[in-house]
Amino acid sequence: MADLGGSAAAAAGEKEPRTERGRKTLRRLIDAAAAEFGERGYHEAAITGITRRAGVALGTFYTYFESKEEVFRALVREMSRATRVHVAEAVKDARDRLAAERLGLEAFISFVRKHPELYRIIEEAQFVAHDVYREHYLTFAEAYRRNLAGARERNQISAGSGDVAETDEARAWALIGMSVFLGMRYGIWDQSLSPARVADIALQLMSDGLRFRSV
Amino acid sequence: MADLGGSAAAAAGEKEPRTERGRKTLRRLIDAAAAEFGERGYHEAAITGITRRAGVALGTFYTYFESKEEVFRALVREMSRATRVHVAEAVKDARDRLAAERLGLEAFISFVRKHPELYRIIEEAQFVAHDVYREHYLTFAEAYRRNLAGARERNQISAGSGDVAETDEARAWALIGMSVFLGMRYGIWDQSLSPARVADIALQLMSDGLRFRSV
Amino acid sequence: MADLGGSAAAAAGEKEPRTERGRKTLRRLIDAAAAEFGERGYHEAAITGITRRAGVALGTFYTYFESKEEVFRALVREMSRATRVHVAEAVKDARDRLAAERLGLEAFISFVRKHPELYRIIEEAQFVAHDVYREHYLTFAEAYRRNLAGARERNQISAGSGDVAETDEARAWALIGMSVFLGMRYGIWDQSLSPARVADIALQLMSDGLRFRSV
Amino acid sequence: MADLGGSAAAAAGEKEPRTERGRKTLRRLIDAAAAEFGERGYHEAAITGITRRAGVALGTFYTYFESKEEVFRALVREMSRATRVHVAEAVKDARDRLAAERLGLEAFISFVRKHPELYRIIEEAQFVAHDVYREHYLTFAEAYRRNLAGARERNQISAGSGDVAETDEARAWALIGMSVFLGMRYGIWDQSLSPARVADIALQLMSDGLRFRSV
DNA sequence: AATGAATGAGCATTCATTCAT
DNA sequence: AATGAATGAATGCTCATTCAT
Repeated sequence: MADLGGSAAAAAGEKEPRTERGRKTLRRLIDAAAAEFGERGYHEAAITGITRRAGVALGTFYTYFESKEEVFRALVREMSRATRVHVAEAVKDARDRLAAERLGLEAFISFVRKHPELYRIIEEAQFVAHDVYREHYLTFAEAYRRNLAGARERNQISAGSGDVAETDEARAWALIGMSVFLGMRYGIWDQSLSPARVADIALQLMSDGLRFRSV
Repeated sequence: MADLGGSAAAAAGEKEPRTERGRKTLRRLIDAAAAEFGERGYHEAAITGITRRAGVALGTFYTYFESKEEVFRALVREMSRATRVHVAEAVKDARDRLAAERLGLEAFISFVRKHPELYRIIEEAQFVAHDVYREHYLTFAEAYRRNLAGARERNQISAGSGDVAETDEARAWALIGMSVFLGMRYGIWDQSLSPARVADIALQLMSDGLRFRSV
Repeated sequence: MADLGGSAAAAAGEKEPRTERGRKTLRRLIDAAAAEFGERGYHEAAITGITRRAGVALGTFYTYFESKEEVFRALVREMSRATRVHVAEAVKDARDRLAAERLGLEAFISFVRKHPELYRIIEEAQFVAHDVYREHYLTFAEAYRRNLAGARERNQISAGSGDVAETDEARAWALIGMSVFLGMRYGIWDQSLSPARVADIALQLMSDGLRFRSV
Repeated sequence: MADLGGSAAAAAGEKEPRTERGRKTLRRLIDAAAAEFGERGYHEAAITGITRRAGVALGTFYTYFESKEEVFRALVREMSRATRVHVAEAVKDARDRLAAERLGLEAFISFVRKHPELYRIIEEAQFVAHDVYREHYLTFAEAYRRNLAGARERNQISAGSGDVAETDEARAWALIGMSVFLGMRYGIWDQSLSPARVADIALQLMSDGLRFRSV
């Protein structure tokens, strides 16, 4: 996970190491935890599994984390951030909202394909650390909503009917759901379609809908 | 859960009771399991919790099920079927595909709102009985895909670009994702918008997309 | 400990067994716990030590007790009661208070000599289950105080000076302290003097004091 | 605890520091240990708790002590000595034995009231460092016995019946027991009576006993 | 002298499952 | 069919102690 990008670290929870050696050990523990949770899931994962992967003694784990749940939460937060950073990066030069959607979705699917453990860990948080899970999607949705509102105000996209704030928010959740399920289906379960092709289909759906364009 | 509709019971796995008394006990165990898993999640749920709710002795559980996982799988299957039946019922008189989308989504959100445990149990299956989870969504997606293909063939909806089979399927997953996330956000986490309002916003999105209609 | 006298059992805390087999197992666990705690002390004692002595599997312990501390508390209560019963028994035919003191002390020292584990367990409760320890001595002191008050009212003993209620109570605690320390010194640490001899010396002290009788 | 009086430190066990800085650190560790053990008891106490209170790093503890048990033993010895010194001080000008008893008991109860942690630490030694505990009371009892023997030889107090050596010793233990329990009851558990009042009641009991004086 | 990261033995507790009645 | 006592593998966590810096 060291390669998820970003300055990472800190996240929250873990006791800050004061020496260089400590920082290295912490990093190894986090990476090991990502592997262990990713492969075995939260309940099957064992602290000894983490420390074995990290090449440290069992007790060392508790030098940095209070509990199994705490690493898990720290990990989810780090992964949530990594995902956001990665997608934001991919989108930052997009000329307009629809282009951004296209780029973001393709980046997301590629990312998930490269880091399936990340997907699994975040989704399992729903049952292990619900507050962190919620926070993850609320953060994502809020950013999404802001983007949609901005685009709407700049007349890049339609306003829909009814209260625009409601519309913006519900659209954000709908589009996130689309991405998440496409990520699961075409990023993890089966990789028969390229991320680009999936993004094309989705883009067409989200820009024009199912209806025939009246030309 | 006895009111999820359908012929219930059967599902699969459990040993068929031969007496009326046995059938009643089985029914109580299944209902108790739905409550226990719904409230506490798979791992926190205890067999003794199920038998206590059902008002039977611990050993009785094993007269009807092989294991904790078995009840869980049976339950997920039953709930999957109940959801499908419920949505199908709501949609069956729709005049066209878009009308069906509208009705289906509203029905789904209402259903989830009334049975949040159902939602949680199915989602948790992802980590407990992955094959059943997969089966659930594959079944759903396949039905969805067929509906879209039919509508496309009847020229009710656009064909998109590229391979139509690919398009149909990816669209099905995208639309399911939309529904699931709207269900989570507006059905379970917060009920500030009515299912009808959510369905309206989504319908507009999936029929017309974000782009301005050129007329 | 089955021979501590009294109908015992119940005490408190443990889950009542519903079958005869269960009652036997519970009894064996309690006896095993008394031996384990008595020999090794609370912290060195292990649940596996208890179940090994009882000849049952580890899990069986938790069929009857919630935790290590819970057995310990149950044990302390049982032993407290056993001590009280034993002393009360020895004293019940005493002709007056001083005779009762003599008989009670001798019985106490003999009892402690026969059941040193009991002594150790109750005293350790001070650091493991302080409320139970306190309850033990408060109960003992209250009974003692009542006896002294009765004897005083019947003019068997002097009233001392100042508030009689205060005097009765403080005397009760002083006399208990005497017994406990004599029990430790001559019952457990060293058995060079007979309980009767110790009781004689103490009786003389508590009846006449250190001062010369003015005859 | 720095104010327990006496030349302090030395006690035994700890490595003698050679610098002024070292002496200060040792003193802080001992005071911190007294607080930690007094508040949390031996088993709950943590070395990190001691070093945190002392404001030094964990490893520093082991510069001065071999182990947790060693500090504890050193502490018990220091406290035992402090108690003896304090009581001896209070008693040194007493005109006779009974006056000394009165002064000693009042001083003891006041001392315990001011230093409850001292009381708890010494009593817990019974289960952690039994030899030190034993040594504490043996020392106390021997001093007490000597005092009683001297008073008896000077005809200040009665000789009782039977072997005088046995009588002296058993009386010493009985009187210590009285003091300890009065200290616990009126010094620590509840402070409703003044030490002077408790000492008065006890003095009357130990000088005249429960019986009516025949005047 | 002081630091703090690393170690790992040790143990309480959980709970699904079995099975004799 | 129903009961509930018995089982024991599995694992998270604590913390005194060591030691390289």
